Amino acid sequence: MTNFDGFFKSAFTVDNVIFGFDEGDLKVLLIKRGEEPYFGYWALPGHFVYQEEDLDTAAIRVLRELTGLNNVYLEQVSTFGAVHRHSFGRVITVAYCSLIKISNYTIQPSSIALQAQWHSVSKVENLAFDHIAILQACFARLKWLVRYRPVGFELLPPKFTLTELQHLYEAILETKLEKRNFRKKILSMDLLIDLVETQEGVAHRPARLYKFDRKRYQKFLAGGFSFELKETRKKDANTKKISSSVAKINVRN
Amino acid sequence: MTNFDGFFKSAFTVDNVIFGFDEGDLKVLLIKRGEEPYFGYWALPGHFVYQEEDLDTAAIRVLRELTGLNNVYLEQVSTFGAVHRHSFGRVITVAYCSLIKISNYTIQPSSIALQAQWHSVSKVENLAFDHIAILQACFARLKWLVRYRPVGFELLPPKFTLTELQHLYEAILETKLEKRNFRKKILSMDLLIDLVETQEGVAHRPARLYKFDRKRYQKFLAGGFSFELKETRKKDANTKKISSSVAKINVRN
DNA sequence: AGTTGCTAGTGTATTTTTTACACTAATAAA
DNA sequence: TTTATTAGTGTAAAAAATACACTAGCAACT
Repeated sequence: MTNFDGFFKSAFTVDNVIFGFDEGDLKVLLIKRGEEPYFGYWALPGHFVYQEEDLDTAAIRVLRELTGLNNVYLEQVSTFGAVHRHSFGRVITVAYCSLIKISNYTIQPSSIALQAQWHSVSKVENLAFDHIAILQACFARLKWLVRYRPVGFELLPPKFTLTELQHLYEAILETKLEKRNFRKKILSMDLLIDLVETQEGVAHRPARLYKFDRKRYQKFLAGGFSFELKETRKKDANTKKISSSVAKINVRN
Repeated sequence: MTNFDGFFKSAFTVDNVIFGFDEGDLKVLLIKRGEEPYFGYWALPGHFVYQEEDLDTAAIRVLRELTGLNNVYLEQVSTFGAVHRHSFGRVITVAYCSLIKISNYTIQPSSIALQAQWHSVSKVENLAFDHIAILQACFARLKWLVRYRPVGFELLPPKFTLTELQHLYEAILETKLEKRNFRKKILSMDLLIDLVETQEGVAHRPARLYKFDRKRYQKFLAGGFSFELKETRKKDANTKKISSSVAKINVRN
């Protein structure tokens, strides 16, 4: 009955907030725009989504073209569609957040990546389009993620020390954490494998190295969450309680 | 340089998952489609977004046209854009979740709302398009919300009993909760105002009625969250600890 | 060879929160 | 007056969070 053709005049893009961690600092990978609009501005890596391409696929493509990385943490965060956010017409963008190990990252030849550069999240300003808002949304998501999912590991090299992990958390959460309690909490999750090895070439007691236990992580995810007001679970139940790890937030007013 | 016209051929819509609570059951408001595609199918209320309309505005419009309600809880959840999800062409949809008090809801005359109907979330099946997936995503979001934000109140009448609130939580979380602990937790949040009134016309001890304290809720939101591994906070600090309420998750594997 | 500086890593008392369960209270209907 | 039913409370025990002081191991300097 009605003709809907008038609606088929929009474009959509994906923008990717790629986080990395280096030198105790949380970084985001930005590219320098070589075309209008916002020529010369720093921007989030992103691209139009092709007609025959799924959203996630487009996000993966952008990430791969830029970093050469394939199997990394990637998650849709939110969609931005203010009417005049793009001067070419109506363009809505779907924001993705990804976490990569900077050590794995190598600039891909012959691509926009030539203009890519890591920036400290805390110092970023003046991005193209509404990319600052997108970055903020993804940063907020990362803060949430790190509290409730063991994703910190995605940002660290395969072998890391507990202190490095703590510094990562501190950088993301923008706060100081108490060493003893941080370690107790993290280790109680049983998601780290003690590599027995230690650091080398440091002018102090060398720290033990750990790696992330992906198998246990899978179980962790499969187990799901349960509300603080736990379902009444009788003790008698033959619940093989293998281990339990707890994440928790406090809300003050 | 490049011509981007080829990308401006898509349309986008908003779809609204409107939750309500009635008779101890979590409901979702669906409409019966009166046009192709999926003629006769139940679907989420949604609509194309106009060229000069923001996403949130469109979601609010859909909600108002259908229910007549204006100031209700509404939040973007996620975006679905599989290539062939719509037969008219490339249509991506932004999913919104909203919470309303069913008692406030009245069918709006002369609109698609004539075909609108509440369905138990647990019994919904066979929706148009990918609406089942959208519903699931919003239901998952609601489960999260109810744990970490005091939004349950949005679904209850202005005056409610603690038992009603508990039943709401149980319906959303699909679990049983322990009465004593539920009450302690909820009341410790200091977000309820004891109306002193009690129920009438029940064949048992009448329950006390409460209402939600919106002012405190604002403070609650402003206060923000803090990670379980709390920032080291010396006791000496002149922190006026007004009150603290805690939400928490447990993760098992 | 011993001392210093530095970061790694641990022990533990105290407080707070969670959990489980049994109890008392108030109303209408029988 | 009794009964059925739901409202609402007290509290012991276990678990978790918090705070802080301690010990351990390495290199570099004297």
